Amino acid sequence: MGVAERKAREKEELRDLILRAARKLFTENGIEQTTIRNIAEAIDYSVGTVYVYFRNKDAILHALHSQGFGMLASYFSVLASVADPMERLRAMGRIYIKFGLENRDMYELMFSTKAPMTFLCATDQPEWDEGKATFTALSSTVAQCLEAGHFAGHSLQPLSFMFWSLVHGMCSLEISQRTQGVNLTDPSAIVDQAYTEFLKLLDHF
Amino acid sequence: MGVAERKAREKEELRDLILRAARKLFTENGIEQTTIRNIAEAIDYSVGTVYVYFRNKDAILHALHSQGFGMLASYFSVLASVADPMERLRAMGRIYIKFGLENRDMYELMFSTKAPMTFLCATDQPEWDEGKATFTALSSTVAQCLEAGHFAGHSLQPLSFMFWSLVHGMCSLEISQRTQGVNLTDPSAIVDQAYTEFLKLLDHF
DNA sequence: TTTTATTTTGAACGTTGTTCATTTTATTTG
DNA sequence: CAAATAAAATGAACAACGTTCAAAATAAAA
Repeated sequence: MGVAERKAREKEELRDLILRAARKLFTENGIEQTTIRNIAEAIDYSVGTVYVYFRNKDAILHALHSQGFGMLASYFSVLASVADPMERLRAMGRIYIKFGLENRDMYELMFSTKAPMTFLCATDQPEWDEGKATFTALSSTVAQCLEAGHFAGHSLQPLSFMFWSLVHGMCSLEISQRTQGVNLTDPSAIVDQAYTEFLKLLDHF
Repeated sequence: MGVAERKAREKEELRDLILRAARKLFTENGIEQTTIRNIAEAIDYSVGTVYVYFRNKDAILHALHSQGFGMLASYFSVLASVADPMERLRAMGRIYIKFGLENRDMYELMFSTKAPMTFLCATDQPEWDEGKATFTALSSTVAQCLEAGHFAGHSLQPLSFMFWSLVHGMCSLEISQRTQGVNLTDPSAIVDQAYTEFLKLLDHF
């Protein structure tokens, strides 16, 4: 009976091997170099083997996208030490932006690329667990801000989504290269400046 | 001497024909159905002919992206009648969102897809005229708000970019299907609700 | 009419994601 | 241990993609 367990473990190991190769290709050369053939070649297996362990490319991209949320969580881990909810909210945005700009391809995969969502829809599982958890983390911080008397008269979910949209918009525009060629005084600093500007607005609440 | 002129006109006409077919395929079936072969087939020309009039696919997508900015400008045209800069700023955001959600594929092409920017870089023309014009339109409205005494102590460019990021973030998250599966009370209304929430924040400035 | 210039063609190339009959390897059974 | 069975790995093949380019078709000029 130890055989079935070993088989299962070996299956899991090869799955991980594929994923590690995919991740390496992905982080080093971007998504366009992350092809099934490149992955297979990197681990000395055939193309067909990859399809034994993953239904299709979307499944691989979804797995990578999940790893990305693990990375984001570790970025967020320092927030535990920030007691004041407003301060934590501010720090959360900074860290989110930092993560996005330090892991551009990964960020794109997590929040822009359609593949991970397509994969979820294809598996009839309309629950985006990783996104849900992250949004909940933001939302609970905002809830604490509301409880502390900030943002009087505002609703939790729309307010939280507004914060998310703001930092996501900055990352997205920067990553998709929309900040260049718009005649900004300092294109490379605009995201930081704009977020600082937003924090100034927040001082009134 | 009329020959050269007619030739030039015919060349322009075929170019437009290609572009119209591309646009039709694009708006009706999305970007994935807009292939060179589909375009060529739609106008009863061969694949090679398309490449006589456009360097590559990025060039076609860039031309479509430019048309998108024309559409956005016509959405914005009603803003001319709004005298108060703050009110115009608010309306601008609403219209921007409306445009984005009513023309999702086009919006993606204009503000997310890399192709149009790649095309610009390839032609050694680092000026994104369409984006520049649109950002300037926003920026000048924000400038008028500043002159009217709003947003005291804030800087023009970062503040403008912050507004842009906010509405872009909402459109982007919605279009890339990140608002579904996050356990929102009303996913379909979250963008409107969040923007309304933002307008409430603006009331203090 | 012949020569030259322009425009159009579509087969061909290299990639891509994906499939699946076949082979190889491992396990179980007699 | 050998034969039968199950599982895993293979890689050729398919369709579709963007792209190229020598050749053919057409138009203009001589």
